[in-house]
Amino acid sequence: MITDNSTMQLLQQEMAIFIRRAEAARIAYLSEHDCDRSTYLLLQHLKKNGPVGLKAMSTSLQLDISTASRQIASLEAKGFVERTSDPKDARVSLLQLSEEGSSFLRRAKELRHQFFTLLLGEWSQEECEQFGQLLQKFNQTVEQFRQRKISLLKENEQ
Amino acid sequence: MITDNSTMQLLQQEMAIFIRRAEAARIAYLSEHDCDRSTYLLLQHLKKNGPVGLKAMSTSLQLDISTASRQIASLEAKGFVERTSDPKDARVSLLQLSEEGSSFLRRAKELRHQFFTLLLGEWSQEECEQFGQLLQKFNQTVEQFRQRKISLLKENEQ
DNA sequence: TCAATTAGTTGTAAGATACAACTATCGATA
DNA sequence: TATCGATAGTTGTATCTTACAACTAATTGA
Repeated sequence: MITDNSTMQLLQQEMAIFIRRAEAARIAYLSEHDCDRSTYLLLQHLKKNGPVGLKAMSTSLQLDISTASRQIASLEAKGFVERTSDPKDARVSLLQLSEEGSSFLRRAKELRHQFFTLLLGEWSQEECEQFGQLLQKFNQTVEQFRQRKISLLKENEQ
Repeated sequence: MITDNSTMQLLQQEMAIFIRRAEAARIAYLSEHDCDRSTYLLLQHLKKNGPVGLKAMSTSLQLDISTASRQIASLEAKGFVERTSDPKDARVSLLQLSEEGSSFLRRAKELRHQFFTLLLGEWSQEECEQFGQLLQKFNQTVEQFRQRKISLLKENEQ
């Protein structure tokens, strides 16, 4: 249990700034050759999770299905994603990376890697690892909180 | 210099997720009584930096002045911000927190503090501190990078 | 005094996101 | 098996954050 106010203060403040800065930096230095945050996450997800339906995907990414639907539509238009209808359920169209999507993702990853290497040139390996792990832990904490909250609500409803 | 690919991989991935999750969590659990990220940062800035003009403020916050102008306009409409024209320069209107703005900010801070305390209930004091510091360091790194980049560009131009 | 600069506003646009209304399909049961 | 409730997905609408560009009004330096 944390009671130290100034720690929280710092955390909040820097989180708010971080969200703004991180995005701005990506846009300023990568945008030409990169894709946006959402595209990146979507492509990444498709690469890892093979052919999946929109619902399944939006659920794992914690996105509203309408949001995912639009984003996928735009990726499809660019030729990065292909759909085949699920033989077992005609409502579902299975999504997967196309060749182009795949190589685009590879390229985007490389670029990001280069950019981060440059940006974090003065950081030690250890700091980078720690930061990555703390971000991951935070994300997991939010996820767990969300689930706990939902189940609490459900219990209350009953 | 970092060369470890998987560290970078983790960092990128978790950063992208973090931006989404952090915002979603705030909205989901605080939105009723809270203000958005930008409002929070603006109010906070005004509190710390007393009466300032729009330009000065948008520069320190690294926001386009048009963005800041609109956000301030909306805060003004809510009665959180007051403007007085600068006697030394009629183009400038000096912005400062009103009483309501001030107490709203106090309340928002408290709420956030409560929420974070709940969310990070399982985190140790040390982890919180570390995370806050790493976020801060990252923000500073981006800021420095931006300035270096700009001055490099200027040198090249000459 | 007049041209160039600066502060600020407003028009327009784009990306991320959500909710709600709708269509098409599925599956269980009466 | 015909129907009705649930589910997958799309589309309309809306909000938030942000930026760039065009504009106005005030300032300042030559």
